[in-house]
Amino acid sequence: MIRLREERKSKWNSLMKEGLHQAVVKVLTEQGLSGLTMERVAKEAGIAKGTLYLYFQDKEELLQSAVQSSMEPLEQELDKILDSELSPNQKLEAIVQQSLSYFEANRNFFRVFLNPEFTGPRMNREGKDRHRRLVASVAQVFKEGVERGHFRPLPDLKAAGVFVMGCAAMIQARLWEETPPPLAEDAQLFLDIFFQGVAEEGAKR
Amino acid sequence: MIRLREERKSKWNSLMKEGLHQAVVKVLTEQGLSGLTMERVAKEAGIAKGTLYLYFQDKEELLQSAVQSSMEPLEQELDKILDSELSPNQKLEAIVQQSLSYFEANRNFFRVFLNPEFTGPRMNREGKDRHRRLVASVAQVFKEGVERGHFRPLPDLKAAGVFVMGCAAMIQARLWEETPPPLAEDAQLFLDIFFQGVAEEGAKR
Amino acid sequence: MIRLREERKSKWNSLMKEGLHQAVVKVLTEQGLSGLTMERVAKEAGIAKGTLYLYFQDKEELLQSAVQSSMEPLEQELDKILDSELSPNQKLEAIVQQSLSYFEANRNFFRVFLNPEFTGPRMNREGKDRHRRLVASVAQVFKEGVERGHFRPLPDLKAAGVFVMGCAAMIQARLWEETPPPLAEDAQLFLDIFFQGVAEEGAKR
Amino acid sequence: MIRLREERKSKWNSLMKEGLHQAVVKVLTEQGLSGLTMERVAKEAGIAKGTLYLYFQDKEELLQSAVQSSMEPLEQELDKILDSELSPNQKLEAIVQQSLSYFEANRNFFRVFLNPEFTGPRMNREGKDRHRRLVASVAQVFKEGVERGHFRPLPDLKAAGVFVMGCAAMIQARLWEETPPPLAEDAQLFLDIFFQGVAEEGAKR
DNA sequence: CATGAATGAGGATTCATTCAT
DNA sequence: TATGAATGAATCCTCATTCAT
Repeated sequence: MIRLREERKSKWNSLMKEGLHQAVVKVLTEQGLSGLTMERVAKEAGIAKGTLYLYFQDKEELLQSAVQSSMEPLEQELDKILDSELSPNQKLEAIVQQSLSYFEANRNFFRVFLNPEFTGPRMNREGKDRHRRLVASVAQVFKEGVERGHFRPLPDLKAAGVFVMGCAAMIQARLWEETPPPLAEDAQLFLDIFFQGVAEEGAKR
Repeated sequence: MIRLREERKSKWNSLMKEGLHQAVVKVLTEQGLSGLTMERVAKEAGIAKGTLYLYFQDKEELLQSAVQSSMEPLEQELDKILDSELSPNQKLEAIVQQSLSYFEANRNFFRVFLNPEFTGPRMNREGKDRHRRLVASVAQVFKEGVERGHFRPLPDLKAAGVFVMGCAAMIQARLWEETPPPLAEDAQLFLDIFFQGVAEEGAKR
Repeated sequence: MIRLREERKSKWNSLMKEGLHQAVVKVLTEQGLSGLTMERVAKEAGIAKGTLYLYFQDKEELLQSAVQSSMEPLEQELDKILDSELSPNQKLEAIVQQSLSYFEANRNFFRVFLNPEFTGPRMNREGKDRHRRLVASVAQVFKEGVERGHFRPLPDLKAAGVFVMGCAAMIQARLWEETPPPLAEDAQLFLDIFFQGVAEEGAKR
Repeated sequence: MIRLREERKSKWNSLMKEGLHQAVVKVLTEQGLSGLTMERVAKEAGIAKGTLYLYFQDKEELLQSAVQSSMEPLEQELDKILDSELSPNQKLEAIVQQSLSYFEANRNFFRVFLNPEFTGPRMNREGKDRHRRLVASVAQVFKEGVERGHFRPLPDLKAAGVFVMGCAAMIQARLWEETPPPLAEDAQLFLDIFFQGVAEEGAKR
């Protein structure tokens, strides 16, 4: 009995939080970070200001939570790819495609979200951690690729860094563009450059 | 007579603005974007709060102006490189080095500055324009390189985009790192990957 | 039948209120007046916030009631003393001892409670009444003492006032002290001074 | 030149603060501690809310300052008495009179101010310190009186405590009374009791 | 030109109280 | 009866901007 009620409560709580995350994203998207006020989030969510504080300790936690929940799906996708049986090349390919398409789907939000000083030091740490984790994972993939003879023996962490950064840069560029080209195209181009380089065969040193 | 006075006035005005820009950068660097108040800028510059409004319409304009003036030296350097007699390869090399070292020298400031929603829509437009101009310039270099047989015939704007973005990503990564490796190393690594790709010779498709 | 149910209901009601009073005292003691929230009282009592409103109209009434109920035991003790067959001196002695020990036992609570503006005008009236009643009672004792030749013929209400106030002051002093001396000692000292005065025999005018 | 301006500024500042203290006292008197809001103080003083923060860091400092400034005149009077050439008896007499008349003149304010948990721990410490200092001073007077043979050899700190407390109690009683008797009368009565005690000559043990 | 005191809109947060379940 | 989620008025404090000197 009690068990059931607890469960329902918890479910409701999750739903509520999810709704609030969306409200945050909406406000963030429409008004920017500096336009993100508790008042507006509440109004957007159709609840009272005070109610926000039933679900989140304060503004920071609300923001934290919204961002975290926004990144989760992508992170799970990437984890799935990293744990899969694909070859290193295929993994990197899949990562690029997933990332680009995910960010593409959330253009406006991430335009704001990809902001280093988003919400003070705590957030920064979180953000950095996320980035580091991803780079480390990709480095693993790269190392494997080197061992299998797919990649040149470049420093794996560095190469992974360039990969992740390049990919992020591509995403950011797409966010800046008003009418970006088809996603797959950019993905392919980036992979081509990352794998083959831009230099002409004969011109290679 | 009047002419002279006008001129002196204008010069004084410029000097003043320059000083205020520096004050903005200092405050921004030390206190972050959310710590940037007119009060602090004024105190840092050693003038009164009200005086700021004699030189700038409002906070936004002050910030705009400061950022613009912070980017100028780099942009001039890059223009010099682009207009030089260097080979395309050398130009790209120089661009990477200049950019990295410039941002490196202003780490803390740009950590804040590289913030998309920095100061509302006006800034965004400015930022986008800057980026486009740079990409266009690099595209020119790339096109020349293709014509001279240095680079593979890839779409020049796209390749330039990847180049600029990758470079920017590298910069951002360095901004995130607490103790980044020697600058030249990262520059070289990036160029190597951009030129040669990561794929092993034999593995190339 | 109905009568019985009514009675049981009333008893339950009383018990509940008693528990809530204790919760109020606990919270007040631990968190101070400004830390007294309905939420905390409810949690302390192990009930829901809304339930408080089934027993008390609002926060003020709850507080009133708790304070009133906290003072009752002492007042009954004092009434017993006043109605007893003790001599005036002994009565005063007993009053001092009872008061000191009672407040001593509830140090922390009364540290908060001895606050004139505790809860608005209603409380003040209550408090004043309490004080007046006590002074009047003591005045009776004093008058009796004068009649019996124990005390000098001073204005009884005034002397009673000094007595009560001095006693209250002693209590307050003890509340302020972090490690007050043994209770009996202060009680004795106060009575000594009140009865004999501080002046040296020979120096008396 | 600059010196003069500085001076005038400082003077203005003091005047302003003084005015704000008065506003605090007024609001406190009329609305009680819980009715003391920055908004009301500002309105009472005829300035904007924000202006308060030009003179005081926050609410606590404002309150602190108002209280301190309200106590200062009395404290100076008492210091003067303590440092004078009067005999111990006369000093105590003077203290009682000064205190009673001072508090009498500020009845309403002190009705609120004599509140132990006035504004959190900092205030408490201040309040306690004030009380301790006064008790210590009076103890000195008392000790001197004992040495000169005016007073019985009672523990000086304790006796001083009773004196101060009794006096404070008298004050508080007067604050509670709606139409207190002439001040001098109460002062004399208190001194009489404190010096001679209430016991009848013959009844003394 | 320069000043800096004054302003007041705006934002985060708390908490007594209500009411649907 | 009991609950506790929801409310929103109230409060403290910040800071861009103005304006009298």
